[in-house]
Amino acid sequence: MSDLLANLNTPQLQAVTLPSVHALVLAGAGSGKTRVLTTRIAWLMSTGQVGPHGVLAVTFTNKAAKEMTARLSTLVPINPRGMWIGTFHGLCNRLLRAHYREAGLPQTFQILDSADQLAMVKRLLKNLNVDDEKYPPRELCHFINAHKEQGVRAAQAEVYDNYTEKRVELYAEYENQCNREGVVDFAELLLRCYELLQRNEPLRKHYQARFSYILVDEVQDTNKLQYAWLKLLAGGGAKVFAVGDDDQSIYRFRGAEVGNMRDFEREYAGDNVIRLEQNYRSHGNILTAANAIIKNNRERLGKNLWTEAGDGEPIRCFEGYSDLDEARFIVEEIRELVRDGVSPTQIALLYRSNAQSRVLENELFTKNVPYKVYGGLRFFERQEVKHALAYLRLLGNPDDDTAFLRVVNFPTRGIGARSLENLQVTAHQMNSSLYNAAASLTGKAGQTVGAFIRLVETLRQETAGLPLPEVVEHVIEKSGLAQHYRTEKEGQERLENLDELINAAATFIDDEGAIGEGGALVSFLTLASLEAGEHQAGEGQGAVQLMSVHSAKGLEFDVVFITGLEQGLFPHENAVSEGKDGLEEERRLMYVAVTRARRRLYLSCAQTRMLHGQTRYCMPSGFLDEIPESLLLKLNKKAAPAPAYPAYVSFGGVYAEPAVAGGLRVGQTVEHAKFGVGVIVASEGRGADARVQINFGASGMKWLALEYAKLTPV
DNA sequence: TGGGAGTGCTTTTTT
DNA sequence: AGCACTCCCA
Repeated sequence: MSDLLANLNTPQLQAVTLPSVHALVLAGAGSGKTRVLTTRIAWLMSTGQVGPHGVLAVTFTNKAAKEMTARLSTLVPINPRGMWIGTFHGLCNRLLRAHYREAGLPQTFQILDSADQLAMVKRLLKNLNVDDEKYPPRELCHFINAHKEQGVRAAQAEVYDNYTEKRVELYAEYENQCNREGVVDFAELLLRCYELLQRNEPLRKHYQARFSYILVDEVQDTNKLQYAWLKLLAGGGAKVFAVGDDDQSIYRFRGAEVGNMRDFEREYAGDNVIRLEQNYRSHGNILTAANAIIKNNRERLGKNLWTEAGDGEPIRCFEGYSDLDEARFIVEEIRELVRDGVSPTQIALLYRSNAQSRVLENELFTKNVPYKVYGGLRFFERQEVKHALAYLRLLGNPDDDTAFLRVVNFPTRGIGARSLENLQVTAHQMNSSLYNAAASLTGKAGQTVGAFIRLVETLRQETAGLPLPEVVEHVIEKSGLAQHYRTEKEGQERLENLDELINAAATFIDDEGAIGEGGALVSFLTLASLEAGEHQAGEGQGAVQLMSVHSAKGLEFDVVFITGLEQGLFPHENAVSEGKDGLEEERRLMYVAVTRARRRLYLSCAQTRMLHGQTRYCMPSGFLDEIPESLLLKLNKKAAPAPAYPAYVSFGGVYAEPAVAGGLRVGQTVEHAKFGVGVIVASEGRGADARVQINFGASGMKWLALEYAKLTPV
């Protein structure tokens, strides 16, 4: 055990060995957060304060849960597999599977991912003859999820106008439909579980008594429902140990409430707040910059990172003429770094939005620098994989209409929109699933759909009793999917992915060991929804890492490039228009980005950028001004951007935008009495009618008539 | 049935 | 610009 606590610094040690109390650990970036969390669990167990049975540890991502489990097994000699360590969704799923009857769910309930949910909502709107332009499906999904995340059912939803009344009605219809089909969406997993525990006293008492220690990772990312769920489980005297960093809260946009952290401090932790401020990751200058940026945010719990490492290198800045120019600079630097012996995998290119990767990728590709892009389609979200899963889902639960519709005519078997419309009407009248209603169809539709039903029945009979990988293989082959992709021109890769799915099933069985009869398929399908799989399989060997700032959270690299640091892009204009809270979230995002770097940090921006097919003229991000000048090393090889209006270097040479009026040009920096300094990004009309669009950065994008607006060239 | 043309959107993302 | 989605026609 002395080993266990060796090498912890004072606050870390203090946190790990805290007595049986509620506590909040404010863990700055790179301060050993995961280490404290896992060591705390190990310490509690090895001192006999709790057995593996009494610990509940919650994370947000599967990756974090896996890492925790892995680290824990190196610290204590027990098998952590039986422990309740997992994501909020994973744990709720586990609980609901164990008590499916009490929760009012079929034993084989399936989980809808976001795409399935969207498809379901679209279908619902169509069946109910609701105008999907007036009620956009995406927006409706968001409406439903937001309500569930607030713990609000349709029956309790607040109605304040006709529009909302209709949406609440649709929410209720959606709930009914899910219940009929025996499927749950992501938010439902949590809400269902919460309601179950709330309603069912013996069950609640059981779990409250069982878990005496609850540990929460990344509390700043919890939403209201997750927080309520934790409080419910902790209601029997369990002690909650929450770890988080309010400065790294970057998921407000999807319901995370940083306020939960403050509430937790007030309601639970009290004086037991421990700050981990010593950073073991970055050199001094990088931390100083990060601190300087984040201190502009208000409403912080307060924290200041420090390091024993030296100042290290200055922070390198580059301002390109264009996004292409910026990309060229970056790739040149990367080549140099690699020549000097830096491993490409230790170099990260970060950007605010994924669309920015294109230029960078292009340049990397041209210069033969291997790279890997994170984000994008994941394995279980691929079309062919989802098709195969849909057949498998139908074997387990024929009432799953989403799965039914996905494959009823794929590969095509002559079932057109007309037949399906008939079927949907019949099903609606019978208040039954499509699968069930199929038997009542007459005429041609009855024949074609009937053939499909027989196919599924045959598949079910043929696969009964087979081991899971063989079930998967059989279904892929006999459903006609394999044949379909064999004849398709671009089908090769899809076939490989289907093979990969069979492998995944085999690996799954090996990992999970024997699972009860028929349970293997359900568990496998659950895995497919809950863990959509690694981002793009591509080889990462010796490749430079490209990702959005969001996906970089939790990672670290020797060298980090933060690109596209322009007003309107980072901070993003949509966020800025949300007001102060939006801007503060962008600033936290910047803080996360900066603290990813261990040794060297580059900040770059461009004066012009292709966005949505148009060239935009940009001002450097306001965040750049928040970093003390003394930390910066400006790397522009060319002279600093010229005053008045700069000449932009394009591919072949130098051009200047033609004058609009009054000597003003697109690209020119001007000052306005009210809005401040901005850049002219577009113009229309001439003479007295001339208007210009100006990017005023924090004050937004404005169209101004030249006749009235007083613009002074800067 | 399937492809081609036209339309609209476009921040971040896990489960 | 690029992509997803819809609609319409052969």
